[in-house]
Amino acid sequence: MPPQYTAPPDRLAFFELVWEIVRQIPPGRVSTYGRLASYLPPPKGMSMLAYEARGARLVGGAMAACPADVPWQRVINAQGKVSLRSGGGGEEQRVILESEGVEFDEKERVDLARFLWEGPSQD
DNA sequence: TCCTTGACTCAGA
DNA sequence: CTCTGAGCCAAGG
Repeated sequence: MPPQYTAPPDRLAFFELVWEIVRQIPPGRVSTYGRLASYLPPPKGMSMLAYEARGARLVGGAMAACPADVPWQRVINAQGKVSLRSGGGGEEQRVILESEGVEFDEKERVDLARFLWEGPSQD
């Protein structure tokens, strides 16, 4: 179970929802920040319009703070590439995904048509 | 309180 | 295909 937060803001509650979704992504599949955001409802107090614009970044924020049991490596950007983190480390992400069966082309890009996770309802 | 920054995305050149 | 700029909202210094 995720760690307990004594004073969980809505943002943190949203993070937990993101982690829950990410945990459902099977090995060998990837998803994008914006797509994951579309699976979730906007955090309380945020308008749908604002959420569509901010959602992807919120998911990114959730990844930045995700627990160890979350397969954050399966989340990439809408361009099919690994997002550069603040201190690098994208190289490691690519290696992990390759070990799971995800293929990268010469431009270090994933073919989303083949490896994109269909969604939480796919099961 | 103002200013900077951010694991994003889309459209245009 | 790659590079830029704009849009968007919240957190932290």
